[in-house]
Amino acid sequence: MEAENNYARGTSLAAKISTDLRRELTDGVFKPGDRLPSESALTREYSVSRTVVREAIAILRADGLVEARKGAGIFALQTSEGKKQPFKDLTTERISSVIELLELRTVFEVESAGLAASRRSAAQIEAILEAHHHVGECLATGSPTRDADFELHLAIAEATQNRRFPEFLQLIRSGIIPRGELQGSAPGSRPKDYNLHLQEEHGLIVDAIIEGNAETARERMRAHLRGSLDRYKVLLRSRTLSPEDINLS
Amino acid sequence: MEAENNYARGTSLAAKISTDLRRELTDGVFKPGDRLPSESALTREYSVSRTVVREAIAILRADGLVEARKGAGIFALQTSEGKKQPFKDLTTERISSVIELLELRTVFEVESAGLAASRRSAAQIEAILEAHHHVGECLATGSPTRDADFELHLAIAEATQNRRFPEFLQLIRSGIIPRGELQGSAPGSRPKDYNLHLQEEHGLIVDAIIEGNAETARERMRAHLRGSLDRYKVLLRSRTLSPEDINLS
DNA sequence: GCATTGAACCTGTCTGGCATGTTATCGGTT
DNA sequence: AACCGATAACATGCCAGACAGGTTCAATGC
Repeated sequence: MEAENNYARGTSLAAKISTDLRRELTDGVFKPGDRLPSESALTREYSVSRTVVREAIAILRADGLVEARKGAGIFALQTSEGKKQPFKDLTTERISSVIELLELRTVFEVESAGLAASRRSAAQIEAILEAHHHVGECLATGSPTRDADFELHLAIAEATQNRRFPEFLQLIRSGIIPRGELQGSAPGSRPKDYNLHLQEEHGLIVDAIIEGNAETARERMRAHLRGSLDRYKVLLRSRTLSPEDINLS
Repeated sequence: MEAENNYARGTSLAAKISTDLRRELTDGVFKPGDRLPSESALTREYSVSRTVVREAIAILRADGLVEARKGAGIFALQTSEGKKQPFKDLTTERISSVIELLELRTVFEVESAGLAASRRSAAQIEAILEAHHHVGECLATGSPTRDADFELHLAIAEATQNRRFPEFLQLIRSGIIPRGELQGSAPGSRPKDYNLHLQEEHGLIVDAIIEGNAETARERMRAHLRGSLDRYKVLLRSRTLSPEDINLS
């Protein structure tokens, strides 16, 4: 019965409270500049000790969501809720590790798609189509798409004719998907319409690459990965995060 | 020296300790599965209370870097790869494909400039200006600009607020400039008008970043690095060159 | 009207304590 | 000698109280 240890299910009170507050922050309950309830108020509200409250606040501070001013209180900062611009509003202190990696990857994949569109060979188009098809099969059979998805992205990187691009993608993958096990941990977590989106977005990218339209390929890849980022942020908000939940499709 | 005042905003002890430990984790001091010092050990090591230590650990847990098991200790997770490791082989590999690396760096630096333009803090603008000024000094005294130039690019990468960017830049640098010897090999090889161009291009990029114009910053960085690529290609044609001739300015 | 002051509140940090889970050692038993 | 269970030592999770500062704001005194 020790399949899942105590760490697993959002056990710690601090994690729960920080997630709670994080959601309130991103939902706009606390707008930038607002003062949050004081530590003692939170202590009463959640019926926990001040230790727990302080740990929760420490997490939010590290994420740049709030700012603590000695003597004054805890204040909400700008949240990353500006969905209009790519990564705007992340001017906060630091970005979560995974988001940082994802952002780095986005930079490369966007350009990767563009280069692929201008340089791809016939054989590489073939490989891309096959990988795309394979993702579709996985979706149809309900099996995990993560590996197939990565193969597609890899095929695109290879079509840049620059060996560094697929190399880079493979290297960064290990940083993004840290623990390979546990991947089936959240069985019902990925709704069907998400999968539809996935395949549709992939298709648009693939089309642009085949047509040789670099600018369009870049745009679509950017949109695609921005979707990843948003999905990840939702996960972040909904509960204590576990990096293995991330399928950067 | 120590530009490592990283997240100096919330200069709390917990923040300091968590960044300390974070660096040790990503530097591989603690490898995945390793047990970190116990809370009481950290209490002694840093001469702080357990409250502070617990807040620091809470941050690392929320980032998925460590896992705390009640009764057992705190353990490093496997999230730390994908950081320094990835480009290890790039350095060891042959430099035959300098152009490929340069291209990889280009897409990265272009986006880096754009992100820096939208996110830079006042202090980071200061650092960028100082580095820019330093390059100018090197040009004036005739000393090599390579290091100063790199510092400028690094300052820009740091202004992205994404720690992966400066990390990546440093890694790829070592891949491009593997051995430091022979660096003074061609003293007169860099014509004056090239240097003028260099400083002028830099200035344009810096201005765009300061103004917060991301699109312009991207364009100018792209033009700047394309110049690098062209210069390199000229070198390639004219003679066999050694990697240290490359100043990716 | 205006500056001063002081009480009330806030966060930052420290100390000590209890509950509970894990680990390794030490006995005794087989 | 090998095995096994009790147990002490140590770990984290959480709690309670305290004190040192910084901030806020309203009452006070001019």
